[in-house]
Amino acid sequence: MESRIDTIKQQLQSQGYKLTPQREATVRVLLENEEDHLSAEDVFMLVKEKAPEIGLATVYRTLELLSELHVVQKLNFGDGVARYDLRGDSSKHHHHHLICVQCGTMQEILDDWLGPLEERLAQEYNFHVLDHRLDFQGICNKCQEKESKQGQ
Amino acid sequence: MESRIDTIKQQLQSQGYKLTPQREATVRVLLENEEDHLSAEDVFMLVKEKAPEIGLATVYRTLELLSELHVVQKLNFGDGVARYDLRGDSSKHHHHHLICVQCGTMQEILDDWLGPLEERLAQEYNFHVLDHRLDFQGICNKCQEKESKQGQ
DNA sequence: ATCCGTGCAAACCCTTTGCACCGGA
DNA sequence: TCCGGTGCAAAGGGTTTGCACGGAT
Repeated sequence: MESRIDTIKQQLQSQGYKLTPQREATVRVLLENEEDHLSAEDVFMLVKEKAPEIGLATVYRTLELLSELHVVQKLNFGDGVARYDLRGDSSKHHHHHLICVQCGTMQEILDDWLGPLEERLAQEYNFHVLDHRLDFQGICNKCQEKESKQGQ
Repeated sequence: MESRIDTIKQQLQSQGYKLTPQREATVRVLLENEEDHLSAEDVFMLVKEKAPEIGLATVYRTLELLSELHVVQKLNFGDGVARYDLRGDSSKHHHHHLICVQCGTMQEILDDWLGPLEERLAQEYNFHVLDHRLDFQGICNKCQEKESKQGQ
């Protein structure tokens, strides 16, 4: 964990940015909640527990900065708020989402199923893929059970 | 085209809604620009040409209504505005997007490459897929050419 | 007379920005 | 003394909502 902070510190410094206490607190929150997809507000509230004097604007600025440096990935599930995901190892950033339209939960699929498609895109469409996003909307496990129980 | 309006009219009426002049004008704009992914503002401006007295709120309400009835699909490319797509035939709604991060253009792929994946999801994750979205971010054909010319 | 649908403007929410201030090089 | 980074509050942009009006049933 400390090593990952160091890595990020170096990424910042290599571009002329500092790992300020506020930025470090923000990064730590992201590291500690790596499984979630936190919104800026989520991050803000969690950071406030450690560093109560921090401002929301700083969190936004930090997330924006980390996003530009590709330390985090900005996600958008269409619910009106941006969410932020640490890009761990390069292998981790290719994942997909199952979004339940009933209960709103979101599950991740860590496999990357799109490698072959990206090749096909390069060949057929001359499109150089930098990133992709694959989200499925549907009804999750639990909501299906609930439905069938309530139904009859 | 008239037949498609009729179909939509029936979809509305079956749920107790009317195809008002404003709604019809909105639907016609969507039909006439089926290839594009119009934002609410886009639709508003185009509808205004035909029905200058219409209000933006009505357009939003109409698009929301059509979205609930699955006449249109609300899309979100992460650029901060919702976009709306007519769901033509069932075959048409499964498509993917190539979004160029340099020039912002968006190209559609009409193939549906995800059929097998959806089956796999149902089996492995017990997730009932209603819809999906697959967007690729990258550099398009033309921007690649520009880059290589400018580069050296 | 009721009620859905509308236009307008205000409210809303998330996000960005202007500005004065601080603290390290 | 710079200058990047910060907190605060205000502004911004897209979207939603409250409200009174109008038109169809």
